[in-house]
Amino acid sequence: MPTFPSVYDTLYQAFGPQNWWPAETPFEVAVGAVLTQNTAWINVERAIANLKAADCLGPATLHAMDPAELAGLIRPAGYFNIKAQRLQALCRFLLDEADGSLANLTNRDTSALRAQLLGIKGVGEETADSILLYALHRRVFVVDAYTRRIFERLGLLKPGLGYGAIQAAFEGNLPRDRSLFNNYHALIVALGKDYCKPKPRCEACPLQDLCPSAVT
DNA sequence: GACCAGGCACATC
DNA sequence: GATGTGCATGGT
Repeated sequence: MPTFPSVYDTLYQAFGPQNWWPAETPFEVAVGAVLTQNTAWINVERAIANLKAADCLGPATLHAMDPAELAGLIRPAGYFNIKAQRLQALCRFLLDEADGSLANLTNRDTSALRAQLLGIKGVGEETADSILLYALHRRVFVVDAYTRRIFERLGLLKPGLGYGAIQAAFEGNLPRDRSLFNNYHALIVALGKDYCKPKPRCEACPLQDLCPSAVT
């Protein structure tokens, strides 16, 4: 029977440390968190490369841009009109609440900060928690579609649980270690991308022995 | 050509 | 509170 810690150990053995989030600055983490909503990361990389090439990957610049121009730059990430609005809403929050820098949020309480992030239109639970964990180094577990799918198949999560219940299951069954949370979510994505898809590819999956639904 | 990708807001029941 | 829909590009 797998456990939350044993699955982590197995994934770590298979994939090694992931060193997430793939970004150069905390602001780039937050931008990536919005752009990757329901979108493959490779396309987010293209969008961020466009923003860098246009020299506008900063809160003030991004916020001041014409929305249509911003949408054009982030076009490869999909949902570009919606995401342009969401990025500008995020930038407005940072400019209003943090003088444009995530670094100015370091002394705020995590749960209060989470509530503030959720107040931004376009920032839901996963996006907020990604920013909290990977940009602000808070000990919160990030839950995504892979997390739900993989751990339901493993029998560690009952089908149909909400975000908060899944998050509580992880946080309650793991050591309270921020770097563990950081790596675990990244390892889940690594597994989900290559193996635990909607149509699973179980042949070379490292969770073979732990997974009751492995196709053998 | 169908399916999928590191969601979210909003409408409706 | 649960469920359905629009948003959109690019890879497999």
